Amino acid sequence: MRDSSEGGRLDSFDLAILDILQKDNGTPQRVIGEKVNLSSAAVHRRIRRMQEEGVIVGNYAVVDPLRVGLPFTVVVEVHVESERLDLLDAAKRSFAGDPQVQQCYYVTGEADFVLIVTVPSMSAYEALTRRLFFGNNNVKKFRTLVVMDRIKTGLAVTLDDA
Amino acid sequence: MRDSSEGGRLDSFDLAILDILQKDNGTPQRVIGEKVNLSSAAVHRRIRRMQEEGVIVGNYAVVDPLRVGLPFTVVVEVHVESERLDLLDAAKRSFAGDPQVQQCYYVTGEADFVLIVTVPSMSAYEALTRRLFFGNNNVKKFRTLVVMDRIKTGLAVTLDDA
DNA sequence: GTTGAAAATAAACATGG
DNA sequence: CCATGTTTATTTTCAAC
Repeated sequence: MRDSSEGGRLDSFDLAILDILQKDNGTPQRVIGEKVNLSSAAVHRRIRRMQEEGVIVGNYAVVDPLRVGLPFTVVVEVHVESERLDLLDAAKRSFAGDPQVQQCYYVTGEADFVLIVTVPSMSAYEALTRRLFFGNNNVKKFRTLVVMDRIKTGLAVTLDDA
Repeated sequence: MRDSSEGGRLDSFDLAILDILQKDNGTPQRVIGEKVNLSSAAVHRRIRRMQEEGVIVGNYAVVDPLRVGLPFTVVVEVHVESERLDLLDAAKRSFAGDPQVQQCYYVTGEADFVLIVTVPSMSAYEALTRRLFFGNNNVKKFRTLVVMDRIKTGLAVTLDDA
C-alpha cells in the first residue's frame, strides 16, 4: 500500500470535471466534455479513475429534510470527561452510528465533538440526548444550538489549482 | 403557489427509493426497482416527481477535501453584536458567499452562527477570519474549533415512515 | 407495467505526444 | 508508454402505450 495521497496529482481537467460534478453529478459526460474540451471517453476515464483513487468519495442525492418530516436541525457541542483513546473511540462509534446524527466532528478547542443532528421534533432530540449523552458516562456536558436557518448546507469544496 | 409542503405525501416506495439514492444516486433505476419491487418506469416517474417537487434538492458528487489540497476543516461559532435584520442578512450573505464556507447555520442559543469551513492551511483560515469576522463590525467574537477527525460527514437523512 | 426509441455509459481499438 | 479521440457495443433513461 502506498501513502495516503495515493494516485497522481489532479490536473486542471480533473478539477474542472469535479467542479461540474459537485454541482450536478447527473451531467452527461458528453456535456462535461464540451465544457472542458475533452472527449466524453476521456471524461469517463478520468471520473472512473478519481472514483477508484478516492478523490470522489461518493455520489449522493440530497433530500430536503423539511419534506421528509425532519424539520429540526440542531448543532451540538459535546464535552467529554476523559480523552482516553478507547473512550473516545466508543463515543465516536456511538455518535456516528446514530441515524439522526448527520455529521460528527472530533475537534480541538473548547469542545471535543461537534454534531449536526436532524430530528422530527424537539422531543426526539431530547430522546437523542438521553441515548447519546446521558447514557454515556464519558460525556461531561453538551451545548445545544437549535438551527433557525440553514443558510448553506453543501459539502462542495473550492477547487483552485494547486 | 401552494404552501411550502407542496406535493403529495411520500409513501414507503418513495422513502425506499430516496434511501437508495442518498447512498448512491448512480444506482440504475432497474436495480432500484428490483430492490423496492417496482418497475423501472415507476421508479423513474417517482424520482422525476420528487425532483420537481423539491424533495430531492440536488445530485452531487462529494470530493475528499484532503485529496484536493484542503486538509483543514474548522467549525466556527460566531457571535454578533446586533440582531437587526438587515445586519443579520448582510452577515448571512457574506458567510454564504465565501467559497471556503461549506456550511452556515443561523442558530439560537449561545451563538448566532455556526460555520463549517474548509481551508488549505491555517493561514488561509486566518485570512478568512480577517475577511469575514474582523472585517465585519457586527461580529462581536468567534470561537474556533479545529477538526481533528471527520467522523461522519454526509447530508443523508433518516427516512422512517411518518 | 410493458415495450421501444433515444441517449448515455463503457469497452475496444488506433494514434499522437 | 500514457492519455487522447474515434468507433462500437452495452446499458440506461425516458416517453408512448
